[in-house]
Amino acid sequence: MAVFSEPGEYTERVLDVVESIPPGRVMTYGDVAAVFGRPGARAVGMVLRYSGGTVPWWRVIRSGGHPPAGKSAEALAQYEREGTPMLPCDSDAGYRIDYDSAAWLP
DNA sequence: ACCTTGACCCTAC
DNA sequence: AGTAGGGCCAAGG
Repeated sequence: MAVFSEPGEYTERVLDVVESIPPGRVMTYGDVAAVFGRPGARAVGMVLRYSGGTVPWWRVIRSGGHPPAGKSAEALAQYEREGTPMLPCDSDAGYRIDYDSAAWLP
């Protein structure tokens, strides 16, 4: 189990990007990783899981505008609090983020 | 150096 | 639209 104790350079890069995301904006794991030129969407998710209490992880979502796995309810509360553009009136997944307007590229 | 795990992504059925 | 499989990277043990 990859349980972190000492973050590496990769972790610092991810945290820097996530913290730089303004309120009301969201980025996909792949885009965040692409910012520092280190593909690895999975690795990005691990970093957020590690520092998920020190960075706005809810502003980082999966491709297509789907919220993080297992944290969809927690993220939903943040989106409404931050005023993140999203599409209500959804039925299957409960809600969907309006990535078309909330997408933020640094 | 090798194998396992993880809040992913893409393509195919 | 939902499910299944493979591939991507990083860090732990």
